[in-house]
Amino acid sequence: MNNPLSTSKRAQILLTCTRLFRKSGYAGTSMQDIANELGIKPASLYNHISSKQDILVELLSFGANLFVDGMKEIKSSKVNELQKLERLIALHLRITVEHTDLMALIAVEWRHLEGEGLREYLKLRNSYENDFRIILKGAMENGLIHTMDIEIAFFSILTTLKWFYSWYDKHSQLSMVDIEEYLKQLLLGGLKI
Amino acid sequence: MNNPLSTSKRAQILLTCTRLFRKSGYAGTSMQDIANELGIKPASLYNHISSKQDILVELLSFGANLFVDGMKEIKSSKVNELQKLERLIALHLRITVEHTDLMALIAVEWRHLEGEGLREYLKLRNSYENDFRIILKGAMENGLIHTMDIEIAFFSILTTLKWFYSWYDKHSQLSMVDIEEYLKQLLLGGLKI
DNA sequence: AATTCTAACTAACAATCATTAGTTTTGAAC
DNA sequence: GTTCAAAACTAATGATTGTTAGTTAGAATT
Repeated sequence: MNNPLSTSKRAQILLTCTRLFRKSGYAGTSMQDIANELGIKPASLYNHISSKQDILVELLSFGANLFVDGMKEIKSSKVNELQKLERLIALHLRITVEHTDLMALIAVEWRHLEGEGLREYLKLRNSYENDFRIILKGAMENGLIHTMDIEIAFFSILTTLKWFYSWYDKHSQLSMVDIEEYLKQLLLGGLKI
Repeated sequence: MNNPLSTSKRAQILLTCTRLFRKSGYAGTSMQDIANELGIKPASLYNHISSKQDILVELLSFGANLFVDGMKEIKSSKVNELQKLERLIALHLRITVEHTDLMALIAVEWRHLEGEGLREYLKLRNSYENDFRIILKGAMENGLIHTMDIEIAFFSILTTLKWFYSWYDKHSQLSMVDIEEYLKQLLLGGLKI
């Protein structure tokens, strides 16, 4: 196991940071906090990571790629745009369930990225959002959903999906199948022809 | 003008902090940053405010009361629940337009509140959200909108409204009347009978 | 048993953090 | 022109920030 990206202790640090960054924010979490949580001294962290910023880059890059990879699969699937929208909702739901804390970083903490890390992240995010927009637009143009201002519809759908993790936390006892059905009804029900 | 809450310089500080807290977050904004923006030394800030936390309390208390006051008026209005929902959307839109940066603090930075300030804020927020929920529930029970899971519908509507400021920033050239119509169609269109 | 490697440690760094005390400047009222 | 208060300043506080250097303990490999 000589892959530096999957060393157990490193993964443990990343997981801890996901939780702490969610709870107190990136700027509100110190290396001391992180070390305390792991039962080691702050300096020891640097045997596994190169900087605090590096942790944020790593986490958000991982998160962004979850969405980009999911989008790639949905884009190439041979179904109509309405069905693609349903699959996008399912994708967000799945990632939210599997990586709840990480979604908080995607929603809020990404803006603490700096320099190249920020640029890389925004590239992935823009790519994903543009693909999303194109699918939504296609659904309108093909008469699958009602025509309306594309930007405001896109904003509303994506915002609900992006912040869904905060709702999911308190209602995770519901079955995923039910939640998925609710979300589809709520986000697409009013749009569908 | 001897009201300490509306001294010009104090108001200037609060306004600057709203902008800075939005941009870099509460923890990511230093007293140095605030002082720089105002062209004074950090220590001079303490002639006008008692602490950094005090600024956050002040801003969020002001913001929360905008919503609580608006809700009080809507609650007592003699219209049906669907119309009350429409007025709530208009309320959020109005506050967003008039206090765009402040909405970012309401969406994200409130969690940096501590102790009594946090408790006070949550009291106001819970009061507002419960009233909102009751109106939404009433609209369902009176057959004005489709019956569905109340918590997920409430979450989706409020989340879209709460984060609307980030959309508004980039699309503020549209007329408020148009935006209001879009929002109502989007948030209630799918729910209306 | 000797060597190598990992991952912890201590100690220290300069920088910045929010805040206080004490002092000087400013500007308006008298 | 003097008085007085508001609001700026300087200087310093102790704490905490992220990070580096150098060292040591323990486990794995030779």
